[in-house]
Parts: sequence; structure tokens; C-alpha cells
Amino acid sequence: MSGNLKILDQSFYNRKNVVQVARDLLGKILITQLDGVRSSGRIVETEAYAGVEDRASHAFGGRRTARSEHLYGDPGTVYVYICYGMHHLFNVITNKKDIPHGVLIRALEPMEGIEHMLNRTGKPVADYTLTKGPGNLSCALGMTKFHSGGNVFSEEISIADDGLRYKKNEIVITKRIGVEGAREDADLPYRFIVKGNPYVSAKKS
DNA sequence: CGACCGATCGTCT
DNA sequence: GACGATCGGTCGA
Repeated sequence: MSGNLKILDQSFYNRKNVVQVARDLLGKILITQLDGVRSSGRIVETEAYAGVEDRASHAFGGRRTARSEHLYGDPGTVYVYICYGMHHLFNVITNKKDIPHGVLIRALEPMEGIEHMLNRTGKPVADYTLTKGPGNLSCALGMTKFHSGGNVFSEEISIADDGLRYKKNEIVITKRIGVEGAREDADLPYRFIVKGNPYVSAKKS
């Protein structure tokens, strides 16, 4: 069902519309190669964070701190940060340098290296929770905040296209998860999910 | 099945 | 000193 893998190049991320990039990342393959171990999964859920004008973004109002510094990086930069003291959340930066747009990867359908995902997460069996949710998938693929500041054109982390395309009626758009504090921006339709995919994190629109 | 709650700690005020 | 871009378990209907 797929042609050759092509690593997405910087032009894919260097676009003005982060919401469109979030949409286009559905179906792409996130790959890590860490300590000689390859793991990958198809992206089935994403969220866009639209920088200084988005109350849900760490860069809202131009805020720029040690943690969020990598949000301001070149397109294709990896931004991983710790949430609730224990979860590492993986984002890819879009738009040009110093414009802090990013896409949070929220769910994957596992492809390669499932045994290694089980080792990393400590889960006994490969059920749908293995790569459901941003904290879970980052753990499963071995991505931590120490990868923040790298990029997705590296040996360690990359995102590839195998030719799969979802049709419009296979995609559902909702508001984002866990951003109730973002006031009027909490309801923006910035979350994209593959309709009916069992790995999509469960919450309502 | 939905609502709620505790865990856990880096980051920012 | 307060607060999360979460998760998984528990409790009650």
C-alpha cells in the first residue's frame, strides 16, 4: 500500500499555515533510530499551536523562555518538553525561524519496533494504549527532552512519506485537548484525527 | 461510560 | 509556591 519512504524535507515545514501542516502530517511516518534500535509509527492525530497569537501556545504573547526556546527554531526543529512532571511531549516546529509555530503529535499507529516500544513503556502487551496520546507515543519511541533542539532530518529522528493519503472524509477536525485554560482559543479547530482509528486519544470534540 | 483524582516535578512567577 | 499541550485507575450510575 505504499511506495518508497521519502524523508520530508524542510520545505514541508517551512510554511506559513501551521494548521495546514498539522493536517498534512496525518498519515506520515515518524521514525526514531536510537541506540541502534529503529521504531516507527504512522501519525493518526495531531494538533497545531499557532505561536504568539495562540493562548494555548507556550509562545503566546511572545513569551520566550529556556523551555520554549526551541519553539523559535528553524522549520523541522524538534521541540520536546515535560508535562505534568513525567511526560515528554513531541512537537515539530513549522514556519520560518523565530516564528514559534509547532505541531504536537498526539497519536501513532505502531509499525516497526513494537517489541522495543514495549520495553521502553514497560507495558506487557501491545494494546491500543501503546502509542495513544502524546506522552505515551513519545515514551514508546524513546523521545525525551534531550532530543529537543535537534531536527527531523537527522539519523535519530525523522518523518517520512510513504505515499499514503487520507481523503477529506477520512479526517475529523476538533478542538484541542487539555487547553481549557486558553480561553477563546480553546475552541479553535486545530486538532486532526484519522476517523475511526483506534489509536486516537479518546476525548470528545 | 463518564466524572473525578492522585501521581510527580520541571518551569515560571 | 502554583501550575500544567497527561495518564491510568477508581468510583458511582
